[in-house]
Amino acid sequence: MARRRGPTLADIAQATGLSVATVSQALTGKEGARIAPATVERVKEAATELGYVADATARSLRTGRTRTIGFVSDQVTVTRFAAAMVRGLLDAAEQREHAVMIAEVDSQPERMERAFDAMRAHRIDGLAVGLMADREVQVPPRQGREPRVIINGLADQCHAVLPDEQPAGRAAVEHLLGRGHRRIALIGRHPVPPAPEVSATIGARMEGIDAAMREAGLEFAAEHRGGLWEPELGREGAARVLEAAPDLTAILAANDRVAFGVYQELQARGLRIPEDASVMSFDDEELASMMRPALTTMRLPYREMGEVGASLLLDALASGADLSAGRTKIPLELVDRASVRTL
Amino acid sequence: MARRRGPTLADIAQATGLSVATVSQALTGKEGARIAPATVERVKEAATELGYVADATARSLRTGRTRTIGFVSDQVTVTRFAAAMVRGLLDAAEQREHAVMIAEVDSQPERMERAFDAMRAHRIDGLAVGLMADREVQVPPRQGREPRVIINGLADQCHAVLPDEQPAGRAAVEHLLGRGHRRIALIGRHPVPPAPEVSATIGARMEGIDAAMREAGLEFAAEHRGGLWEPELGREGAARVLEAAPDLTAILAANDRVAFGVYQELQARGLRIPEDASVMSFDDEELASMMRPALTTMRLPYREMGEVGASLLLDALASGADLSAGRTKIPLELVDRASVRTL
DNA sequence: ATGAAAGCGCTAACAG
DNA sequence: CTGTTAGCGCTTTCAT
Repeated sequence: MARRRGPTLADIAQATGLSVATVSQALTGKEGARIAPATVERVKEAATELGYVADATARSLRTGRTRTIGFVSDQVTVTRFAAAMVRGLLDAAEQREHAVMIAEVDSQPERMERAFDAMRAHRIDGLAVGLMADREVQVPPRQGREPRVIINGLADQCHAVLPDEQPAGRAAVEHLLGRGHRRIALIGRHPVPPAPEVSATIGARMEGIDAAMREAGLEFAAEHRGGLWEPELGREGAARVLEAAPDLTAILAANDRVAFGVYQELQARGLRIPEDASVMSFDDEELASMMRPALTTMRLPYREMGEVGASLLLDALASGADLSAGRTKIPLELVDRASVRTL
Repeated sequence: MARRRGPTLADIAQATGLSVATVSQALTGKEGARIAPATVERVKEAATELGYVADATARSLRTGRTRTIGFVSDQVTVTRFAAAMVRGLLDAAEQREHAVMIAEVDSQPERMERAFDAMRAHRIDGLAVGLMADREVQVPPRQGREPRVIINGLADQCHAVLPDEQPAGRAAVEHLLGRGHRRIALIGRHPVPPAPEVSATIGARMEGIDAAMREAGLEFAAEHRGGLWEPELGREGAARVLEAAPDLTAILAANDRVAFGVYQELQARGLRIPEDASVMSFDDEELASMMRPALTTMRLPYREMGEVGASLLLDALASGADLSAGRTKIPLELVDRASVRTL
């Protein structure tokens, strides 16, 4: 059964006439080490000659570290953002010579349990949990002492990496204000504030939005509420707010998909963007750059969150420090395209 | 340094008063095995009691198999499809109790080399290479005897899993024909047929399209060529074909993004879809369902390709058979939505 | 039906 | 500067 194995330290030892221990030292020992430079040279030559690649399983068994981090995510598929998060994670991990093992879970807690067990079995050094909606979730209790982060979510015993929504909400409104808009409509406020198991940070986005409006002494010219942020909400919302406030100059949408629906409705009515109404939103998914005019939006930093999450893990691993159960917030940046007009 | 380790077989042996060998057998032995059922029971209890999870690194070192497959992909980020492919892969792998390790490469061959070395170091049992454009690529030569597949691409020594483009091209045209369309425009044929390093299968799609037209005794009412399949091409193309063939009834676009551009141009001209012109395309990215009217398109089976790729690997692993360097083609299916009118 | 012993490939003490 | 030895946690003969 046993697969044909590759060359081992013993092979190199044989080839060079040295001992395995020496070969090991030569290959992995620190720079100012105790092995003669000439020997090191000879060993390295033999190694590349033979196509030697150290067996990570053996090394891990011996050292107790796998140089592998785990990533378990809910619904990798459903989302347009998972790829960016994974990318950030991989960049950070590869740069520090760690491998990444992934698993996916859905809402079934049992599947989550299995994924965590698999990670535990493979003795990963650290674990990142990635969520596609910034919810609060339950994760299986930590058994070893591997550091954990949760990206775009909240969980016990996990340091959280989150989008910094409050300033983003504020920035969006301020952008509109800065361009001279005063009669603004809002589409997509949740009918009732979402529970933390549904969304942990959307409340903050709305707070920022409201604070900026309040400080400017303004109220929304019209509002259409709704929690399902898809184009349909934008179409319906646009129709409603236009009816309620025909003189509005800008529409702030909950996210790009809603904004897309707003575009559809406005264009169906023969209204021009941004001449007749400006539109702005949140997310910056790929769609935003394809819309016409291209959509001005606050970019959700998925890639950065992945990168920061992995870095946090790797730093904790390197320093041996405990990854405190704090929070790290990543700012959203304004992507200023063509859907907001200066009045 | 060594991390605090979890419970081992020895701990269970101690707790039950049995030997490690017996415990190992009890936990992993085949059903009709040689261990007394009562003993098995006792061991399992102790194991869950202690929270035992077998150390995969130790097991791998011993057995020579890691029960892990690797996935290296180019540009996980860039693409809207990577997530689906990964999802398919994970589903197949998890179902058969294998873990998945991922790495990403870009165009630099050196990074590819590094990724493959990392996979080799971790002694993965099989390797899937995923591409985002169905190109032909060079991969580092195989060193061990691990099976390899390439998904959505072509490479030496790799079994290829590809979308079956020829019948898909045919099916698209036939759908239009079946709905009574005769004056059809095509947007997005490459100005010159793409080299295999650029696209290995797009040629086949065009062949299918042309064959179906030919068999119906038809020629395209107008054509606009272009290789960069983004909305801009659709906008420009729509303008051109409308000019060249004002009486066209349908437009076949190279992909959904191009179709999106076509929508934009038609709607800007006050034309209605599908009343004034039907539109159909290829891919079925998420965008297609958000467009209005929802877009009829041929779905590229990324998820299935991931799943099939992993299954091929896992089957080869289980049977010990060599994964022949053949090809497996996965059909595209018609997603019939609302953008094609019956004449 | 169970146990003793060997060994997968590597690193880390400790000698020399 | 290099070699010897032990052992990480597991599976696998081979005995009993």
